[in-house]
Amino acid sequence: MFYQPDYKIFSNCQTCDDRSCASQTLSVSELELLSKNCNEAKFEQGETILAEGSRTSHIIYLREGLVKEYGKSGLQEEYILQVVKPHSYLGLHSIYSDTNNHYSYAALTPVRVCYIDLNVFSQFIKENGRFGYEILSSVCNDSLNNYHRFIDQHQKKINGKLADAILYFAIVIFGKNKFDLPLSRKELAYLIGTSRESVSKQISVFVKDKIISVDDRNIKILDMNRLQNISKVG
Amino acid sequence: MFYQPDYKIFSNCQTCDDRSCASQTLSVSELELLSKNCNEAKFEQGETILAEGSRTSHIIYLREGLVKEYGKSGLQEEYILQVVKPHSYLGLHSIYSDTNNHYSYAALTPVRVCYIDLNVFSQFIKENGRFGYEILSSVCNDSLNNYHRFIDQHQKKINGKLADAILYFAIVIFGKNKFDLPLSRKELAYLIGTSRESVSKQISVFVKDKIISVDDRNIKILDMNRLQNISKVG
DNA sequence: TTATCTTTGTGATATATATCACATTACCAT
DNA sequence: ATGGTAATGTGATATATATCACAAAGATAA
Repeated sequence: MFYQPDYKIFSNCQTCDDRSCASQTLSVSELELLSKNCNEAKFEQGETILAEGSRTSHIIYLREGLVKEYGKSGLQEEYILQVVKPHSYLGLHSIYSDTNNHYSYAALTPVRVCYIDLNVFSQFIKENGRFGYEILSSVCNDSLNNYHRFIDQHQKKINGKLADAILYFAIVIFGKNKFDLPLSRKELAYLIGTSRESVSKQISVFVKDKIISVDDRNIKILDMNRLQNISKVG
Repeated sequence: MFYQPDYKIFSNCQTCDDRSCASQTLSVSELELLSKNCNEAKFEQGETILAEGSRTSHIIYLREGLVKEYGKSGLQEEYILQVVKPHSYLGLHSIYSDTNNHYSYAALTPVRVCYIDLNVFSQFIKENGRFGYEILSSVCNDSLNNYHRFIDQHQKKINGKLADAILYFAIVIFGKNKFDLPLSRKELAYLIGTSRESVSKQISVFVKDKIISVDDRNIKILDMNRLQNISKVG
């Protein structure tokens, strides 16, 4: 919470290593326009990148780091919709509804993002069908993934939900069997829709059963087969 | 289950009364192309329009009637993702993943649909940015609605969930306080993620409290304020 | 007609999980 | 140091809801 975002005015999207699939459909002149309307910023772990209810004046592209997309409407408990990986746009789904963001975004690790002017972004979609096609594609896939996760969560018990979450981090986010969980136990509970205590207890059970080993937030999968089975049967 | 879909080979999308927002961005020549690649069909209540796992060879446009979008993966219970209103495309989100539909679609009322060739549809998206923009917009809004419903469901108790569902039909689907529920109690349970028995009991409570009156599947809201309050607090 | 199946309501019981309570540890600021 | 706050683990209890069991009503078929 101590560092102010560090803005760079000039960016060069043509030479950017972190370009999105969609931006690869842009012409040279479109990329120039993008560069002129694109500002980079950094956030530290824990910082809020975008708050629910804020104006959708810019599209945010996540170059580096992990972000949680979460809601916290009114009196309700926080709910983490998903953990967003690099090379995705944040909150695309909000730009067509009203003019406000429907979810909040916070950095789970140090993060680099680009702010892209919404008008320029919309112009690309309207005038470059292939760009729109890529954006549409990513929104659709995102939706499908989230729908599946939601339904799974609804139908599984805590052991299944936790197995899912661990597998999600191991396979989708990190691609390794040993990783540092970027969430507190409380946040993990918000992600899988249970209570902190239940998460703690279920982790203890998995450890006792030698399915995983845990050292603080470092998790190692010891028995992938059993974990996947729990996820299926859960 | 007794009527075979009744296919019409010729259609005229230019003069269609049920045209989607997106199709209104199409040029005359594009509309002609659409007409040539568009077949109408009818389904009776209860018939399956599209099954999970089937090939996404066509896009289906819902002209008339109500459809349930549901999943039923493997051993799991059925889960109704949403009730789809007329003038929407069915299963748009599935066309970019693999080549299969991820959810099933069944008619809740008599239904009229149009099958649109997927290649033609994709061509419109890629070549007509405004068409893509409209499609993207509808996918985004759909996603947001579903995300909100999911989170609400996770955090509310049965009374709140049922209140939500009744308000959803009254306000969004029918626009009246008195309507015929197009779902059985069992399906209603699948929609809000509980058991049939719990739905029955909660309905009885609402009736006893004079919040709604019920005659079979006909529902009338007697006390809108209290119902909305239960939905909020639930 | 009778028989079978589906839908629905409702009471009794079982159970998973939330909640409460408390202890421990670590981290930060003064 | 030292006090305060946040994160975590774990046992006891409360509770919402699923599950089971059964009855009644309608629909459908023989």
